[in-house]
Amino acid sequence: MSSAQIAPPSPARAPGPMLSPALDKARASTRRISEAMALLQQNLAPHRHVVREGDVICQAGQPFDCLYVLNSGCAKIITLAGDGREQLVGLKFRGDWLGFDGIAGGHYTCGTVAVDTGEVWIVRYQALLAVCTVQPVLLTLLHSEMSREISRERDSLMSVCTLPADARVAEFLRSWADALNDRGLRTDQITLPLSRAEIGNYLGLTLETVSRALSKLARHNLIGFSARRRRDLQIPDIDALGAYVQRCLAPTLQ
Amino acid sequence: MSSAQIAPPSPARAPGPMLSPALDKARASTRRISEAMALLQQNLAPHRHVVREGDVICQAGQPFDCLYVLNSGCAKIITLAGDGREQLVGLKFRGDWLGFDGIAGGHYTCGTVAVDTGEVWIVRYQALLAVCTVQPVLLTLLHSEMSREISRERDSLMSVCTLPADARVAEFLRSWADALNDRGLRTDQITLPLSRAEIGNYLGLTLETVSRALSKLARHNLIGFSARRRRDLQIPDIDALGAYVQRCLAPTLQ
DNA sequence: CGTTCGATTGAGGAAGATCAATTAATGTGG
DNA sequence: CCACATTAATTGATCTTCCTCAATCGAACG
Repeated sequence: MSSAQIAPPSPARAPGPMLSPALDKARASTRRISEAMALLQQNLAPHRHVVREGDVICQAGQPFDCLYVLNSGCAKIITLAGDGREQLVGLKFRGDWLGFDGIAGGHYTCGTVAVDTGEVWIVRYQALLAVCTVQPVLLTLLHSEMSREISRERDSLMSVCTLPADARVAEFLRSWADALNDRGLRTDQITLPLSRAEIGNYLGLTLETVSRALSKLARHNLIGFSARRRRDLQIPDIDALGAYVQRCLAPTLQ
Repeated sequence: MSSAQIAPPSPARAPGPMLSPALDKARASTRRISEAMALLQQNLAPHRHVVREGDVICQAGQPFDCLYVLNSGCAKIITLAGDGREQLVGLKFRGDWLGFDGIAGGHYTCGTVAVDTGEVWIVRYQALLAVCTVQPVLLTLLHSEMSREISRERDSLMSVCTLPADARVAEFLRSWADALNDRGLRTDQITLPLSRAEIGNYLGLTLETVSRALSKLARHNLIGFSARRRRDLQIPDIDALGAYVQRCLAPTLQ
């Protein structure tokens, strides 16, 4: 399935107090995404494809033809430089689109790999454009998703450029939980389907630094490790992670 | 005008040997951009607006209504985090579009400021969509530009995450020169309309580190400073900058 | 049950940040 | 046009953060 279970319908979702605004945001996002998926299904009846961990969804260098929309699961986007440097540049969840990078040049410039079992909807770009002419809401959706992608990418750059290592890892967890929250999934108990090395690559850190940062967060009780696996972790209070990021930025006390 | 003069029509452009493939790429890009601008002008007759250094082109937080296309000059894109952190996340040149980030949420999420005298074309998003229905090439252009933006952003992330300071600065200059080259401008003599602090912010470095890196590049004769201003610099050979980046990555020798 | 891979933790070193002083450019009012 | 103030850039010295190297531990797997 996905990296977290579906949240219980309405009762208290997380141990920590979930404030009403945050809950509203989550509800609104979840509905927005569900409506988008419904819109796609009704108008395009896209081909559905089940992927398992490690499956390549789209390959850098291949001719561009399709966009992919994640219906469930989680995927990582990797760019490969000419000299062999690899960089994880994005993580995608339900409702996210893949393959935009191929539009301009006619070839995908990034590889996408499932890190989870999930379902991908395959949308032929030309077919999508055709349907957009009679269903303008779809065009709005397409543009919104591209726009969102641009903003997300900028947020990543900001994190990497302005945050020290500990804060970067905390912010990574916070934004991950945020993404799950937006999709109506539990955030108090999550599984990271990435190795420390992959997280480090994404954040511009070494795997050791990521490991140390996670240990530190656990020591401060901002996260908790599961008994069995070090990739399963509890996040009792998401907002506390945000506060920790701010504390890392403040020069005074620690 | 812009940060560089128009290149002479056909004779040798740079002191260093410009290889044919690079020249072809530059010609193709220049034509592509010119054709895109012509397409916009013919179909939308966009409102033109002259901006001077420091002028705000679009303000974060303002309601989204228009996209902006740079016809000349240079602009910087700045995101502001809730806690006050500022991050330069992009640099735009002729043919580049601004404001995509506003589509999804209905408000611009980034500020854009001219760093040069230039001309901005203002395109109402709704008007653009209307014209796209009768002129599909425009839609292709719009999507290509958004796609390109996504790829560029990913390249930035890769630079910041994988390159040491010296290489990051060299790569920054290389890509700047590349951008000028793609627009048919001279690259052997350029003016950076950014302070060291701004370059540092963009690259996730301090201004001192940027200054040291530039001095080092000059010492190696990969760049040369103008006699009067330290912001004017000569780049005798763009490819040598790329080679320097690779040399920084190689563990052996230096 | 040993092997392999991922994660943790420690010690030492290097890259880059910070602090500080100097020099160069830009601007201002007389 | 010049003295002065102001901001940008350079360079050096020191300190911090994070990387590198290495050892250990644990979990997954054949």
